[in-house]
Amino acid sequence: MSVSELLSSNKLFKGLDSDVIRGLLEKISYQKNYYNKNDVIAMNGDRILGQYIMLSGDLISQKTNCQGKVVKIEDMKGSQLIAPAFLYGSDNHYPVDIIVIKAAKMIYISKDDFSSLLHMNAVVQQNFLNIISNKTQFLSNKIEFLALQSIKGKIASYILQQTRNNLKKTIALPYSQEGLAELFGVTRPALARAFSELTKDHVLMVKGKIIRVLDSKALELFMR
Amino acid sequence: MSVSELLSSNKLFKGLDSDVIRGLLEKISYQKNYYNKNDVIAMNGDRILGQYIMLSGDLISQKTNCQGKVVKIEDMKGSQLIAPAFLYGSDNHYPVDIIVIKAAKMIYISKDDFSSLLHMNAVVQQNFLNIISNKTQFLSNKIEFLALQSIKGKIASYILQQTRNNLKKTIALPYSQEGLAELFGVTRPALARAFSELTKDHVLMVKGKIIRVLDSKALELFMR
DNA sequence: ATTAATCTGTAATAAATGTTACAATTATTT
DNA sequence: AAATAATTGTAACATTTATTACAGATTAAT
Repeated sequence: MSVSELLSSNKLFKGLDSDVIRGLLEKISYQKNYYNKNDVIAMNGDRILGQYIMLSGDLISQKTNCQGKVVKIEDMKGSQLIAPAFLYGSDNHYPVDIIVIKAAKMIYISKDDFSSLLHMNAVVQQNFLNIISNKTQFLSNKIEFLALQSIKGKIASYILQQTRNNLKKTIALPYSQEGLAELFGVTRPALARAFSELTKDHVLMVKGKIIRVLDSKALELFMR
Repeated sequence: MSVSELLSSNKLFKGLDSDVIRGLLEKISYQKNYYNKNDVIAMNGDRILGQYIMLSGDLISQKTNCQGKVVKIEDMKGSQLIAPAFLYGSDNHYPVDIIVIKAAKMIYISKDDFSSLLHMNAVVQQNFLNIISNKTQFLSNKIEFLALQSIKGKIASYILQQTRNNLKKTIALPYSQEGLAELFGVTRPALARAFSELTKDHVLMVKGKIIRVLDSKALELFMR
């Protein structure tokens, strides 16, 4: 697949077909890079001088403090922009570590070229506005999630969100408990204990990564 | 002062003088509203159909959970946009309560008119991009602050940021302990205890709202 | 099929923070 | 200046979460 075809599934180019995208790309310069599992694309604090755009692969972004506590911020699959809300504004540094989980193909566009791209096409411009707005909205939810809730509250809000979308009472966690603990910013044993207490109280049935909601009313009560 | 003069200190119109701003405003329609202390301009969850812009006054934005736990997100003084990152993107609802602290004058522009405004002027467009980007950057820091740190860590990072800017070892808190506790998302007695322990350990001297840093090295150690 | 690696459940203990309550202090109003 | 309200310091106790450790279960690799 050509770059412009891969990019047509990217939200930045939503509403444009790959011919138009190719036309835009011809007017700017960009590099194509390949990364392997466990490569570190950027570290928290690195300067941002341009925009990376994923074409394929899986990445995660995470914050780590110097004692090693990790909060996973986001999983990124498919075609996405990396840290789009940090290219402009006043602090142009990566706020997270960006780590490759599955081999990834990316393009890199310098800030100047990216600005040209935005000015060349009003759709791209509006899409970019939507992307960074969504980023803010995501982080705003994250704050609510991290700051306002206990571990059981986080479990409740996570599971209820999943079951709401699927209209099912059973979900399969896409993570190990370790991964979920990082997403929640808590330790793994604390998470396991919370699950085991919820099981003892007949709120959930946990069987490995499969979770069945037995008492969704009770679950909601944990979500302050 | 006219609206366009008041707006010339707004980041959205940075780089434009008030004649140009007046010209832009003449091409769109907007309302002018006045609010008194303790008025609630918007509640968490309300739909966003346009952009409020403060002309004067003080507001705060805060998240509250249903048990009443409060996290103050931001103080807003002078001329600012309200929830700019929630006008576009996919979730157009206020993420916080917006409450008036000091009588405020505001204008309201419908989403369509605001979009016209952005398209009419490239400077305004770029400024809006910067504003939203800064918002995201602010929230990203907030996550680090709220999720990755203990109470003493929050105190340390808050105070060191103040003293770094002022190049002084003594600062005056702009809040009561109650207010600071809300900003930190912790309870007031827990905050007081942390202060009193830091005092006992000769790291800080606390005298009401006046805080003197005695041992900034020790303080830094709390900032994971 | 066996071994190795990873993941899960659990427990004891420690540390941090919340809850509630009240007195002491300071600021504000009358 | 006195009365009132708001803020601060502190304590006892409860709750939540972290820390550390280890054994059993599951999954992947050989």
